[in-house]
Amino acid sequence: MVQLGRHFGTGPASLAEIAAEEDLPRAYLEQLVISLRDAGLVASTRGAHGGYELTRNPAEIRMGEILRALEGPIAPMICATDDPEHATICDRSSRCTVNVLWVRVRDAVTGALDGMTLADLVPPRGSIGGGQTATPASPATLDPTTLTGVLTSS
Amino acid sequence: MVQLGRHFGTGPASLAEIAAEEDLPRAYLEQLVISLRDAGLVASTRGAHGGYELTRNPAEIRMGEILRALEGPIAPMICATDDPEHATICDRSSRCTVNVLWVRVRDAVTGALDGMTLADLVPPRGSIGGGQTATPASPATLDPTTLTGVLTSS
DNA sequence: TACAATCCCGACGAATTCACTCGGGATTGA
DNA sequence: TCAATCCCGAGTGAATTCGTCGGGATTGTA
Repeated sequence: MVQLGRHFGTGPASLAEIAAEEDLPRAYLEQLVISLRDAGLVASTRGAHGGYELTRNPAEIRMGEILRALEGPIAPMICATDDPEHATICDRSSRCTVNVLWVRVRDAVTGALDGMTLADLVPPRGSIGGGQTATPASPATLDPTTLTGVLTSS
Repeated sequence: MVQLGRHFGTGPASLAEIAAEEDLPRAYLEQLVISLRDAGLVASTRGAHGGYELTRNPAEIRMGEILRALEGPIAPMICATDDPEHATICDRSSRCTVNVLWVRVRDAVTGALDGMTLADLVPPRGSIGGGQTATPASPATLDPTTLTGVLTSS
């Protein structure tokens, strides 16, 4: 969660806090965070004043890791999974020529995902205010970083 | 459907045929093919000896077109759709910094999809026989065309 | 003209997944 | 002791996906 990135270095943040900021149900966040913990991305401290913290610097956490922790191996199709462990072959496999396509799609996705880190998504400090509509987003930020930029950088 | 690619130029293929070759229920294929027709990718001829045909050469049909016809606009997330028509903004939009990520993922996917054509997936003539296990797949076909190759070519 | 092959189409149903809730238990600081 | 917090398994409701069903419209052929 991006919110955790924001809190990095300032001690554990409780789910109640995060739930308020993101307005999502606390009970739901619990489930998500458990997966993240099992994946070693966050650490928990129990008891009063406990909460969750990132175990690494946001700049060292690839978005792919987060997604894999939350949703399992990345696979646009059963026959093209990320994780060699869960590699299942669909019964068509021999006749099916479409597999190549899915493999490419998967690689494109993982490339995009692993080419960005949590730090890229954490909003810079100080911009949390009243938030009027459209983000002015300096025009230069988008263009040079499209597609090929992301992928070839990894 | 890849099968239609194989039949290209040899007149219309009936659903019954395709259903047999792919062993999928005919009634189900009907639904799919209707979407493809509405998208102008296949043409139908009714009556006895009717069937479906591609309207273009397989090499000129991008896989993205097919997928969009079958599953609607490509969007890993509501906030990052392919199709400007259906562009909906999620209510978080202002606070949400994750959008960039999804846009990149989407571009990666569409890049991969539009970088391949139906022709790439149609098996070469003559390899329809008894089909023993692994396709020997000439080793040179995969390596030079990975990720960046696909994407930068578009 | 009959008839069979085929496309055309709307409605239905079961299985799965997703986002989320519930309720109670275990730890720990004050 | 008590309140704040994490921990965890089971359950629910809506949406989506894959597939079925039944009947109608067109058209080539005998």
